[in-house]
Amino acid sequence: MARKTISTAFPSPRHDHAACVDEALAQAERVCAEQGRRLTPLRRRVLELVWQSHRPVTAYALLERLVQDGHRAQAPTVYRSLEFLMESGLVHRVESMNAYLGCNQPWHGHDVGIFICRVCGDVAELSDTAISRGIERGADRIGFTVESRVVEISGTCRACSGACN
Amino acid sequence: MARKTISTAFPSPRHDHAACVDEALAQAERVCAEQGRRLTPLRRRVLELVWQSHRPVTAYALLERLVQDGHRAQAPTVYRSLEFLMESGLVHRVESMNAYLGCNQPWHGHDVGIFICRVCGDVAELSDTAISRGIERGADRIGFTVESRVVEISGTCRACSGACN
DNA sequence: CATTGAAATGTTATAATTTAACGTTTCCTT
DNA sequence: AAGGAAACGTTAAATTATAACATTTCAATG
Repeated sequence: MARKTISTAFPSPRHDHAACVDEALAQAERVCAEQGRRLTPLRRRVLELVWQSHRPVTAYALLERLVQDGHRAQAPTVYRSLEFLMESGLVHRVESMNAYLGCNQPWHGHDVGIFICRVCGDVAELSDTAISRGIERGADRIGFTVESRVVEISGTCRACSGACN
Repeated sequence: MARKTISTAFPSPRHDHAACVDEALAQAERVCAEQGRRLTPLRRRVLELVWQSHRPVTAYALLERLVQDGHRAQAPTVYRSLEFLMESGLVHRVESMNAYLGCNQPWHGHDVGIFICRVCGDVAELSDTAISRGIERGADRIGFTVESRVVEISGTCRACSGACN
């Protein structure tokens, strides 16, 4: 299985974002085919909309976009698609923002840390073994069996801390 | 400053919970005095209600309890008290549950991991340096400056994984 | 090819969570 | 005692999410 990282952490504002979207969609096709899950046009379109930026997007923002498409959509339409995409590992829910984010490393499952820049709003996804091991160590200390984790870090990205914009 | 851990991780069902509540309230008095913040009767009562268990509790559950007290409360009353208590480091918001949890280590700020047992619902709060260092390491890798973090782990606690209940 | 059952989507309504805005009261400071 | 800020009350509404049921699509099977 080809494992290609779609976008680096905090891509430059001038990066070729269309390529990110294309790659995300292609990867989604692959992932769904492998898992025998149906990436319907609606789900595909929702994923595409999620990928319109490297920022978490709310369900209702996605809904607005669908309506702009001319789609007579309602909230459950969006939530169902998001549910499917999350189960497929293609989208993360950002708990601290009630928002959704395209996952660029589906093979890592949801075992990642999400770094959210307070200034630009962009997000970087990092699968860092040090964090995972730290969590495992903590869990061991109290005899806890880990099933899923939420790791969301707020702060400022390199570009936004460095520059005097 | 006396730094006493109120409750151990996943306390036994038979522990003296009244002592947990007493200690939490006493600690709150101390913390607020130190910070020059006013722990009013309402805020104190909300904190007491948050501490009715070692489980996260929703804002509306707290509201119901206040109403049971005979208090003619509305949602903003609860949310304002919770905001105060969170700023004071006495309460955590559990992002993955939209719920609130008494903090038993206020001096650690919100720099902790929260382990949530899916079976019993109880929560353990752990300030583990391995997790913090893992996050710092990840942040360093991408030049990110950490301001705040959310670490919430779901799984099963020792008692619930071990026993055949 | 027709049938049929499951999956997906449409549709309506509502629940659950949170905040805005403004008025009133309390209480500390002077 | 007066003034002003903080706390709290009250009304309304925004935001986020789900329940429940109807309809359509689709793939498998006969």
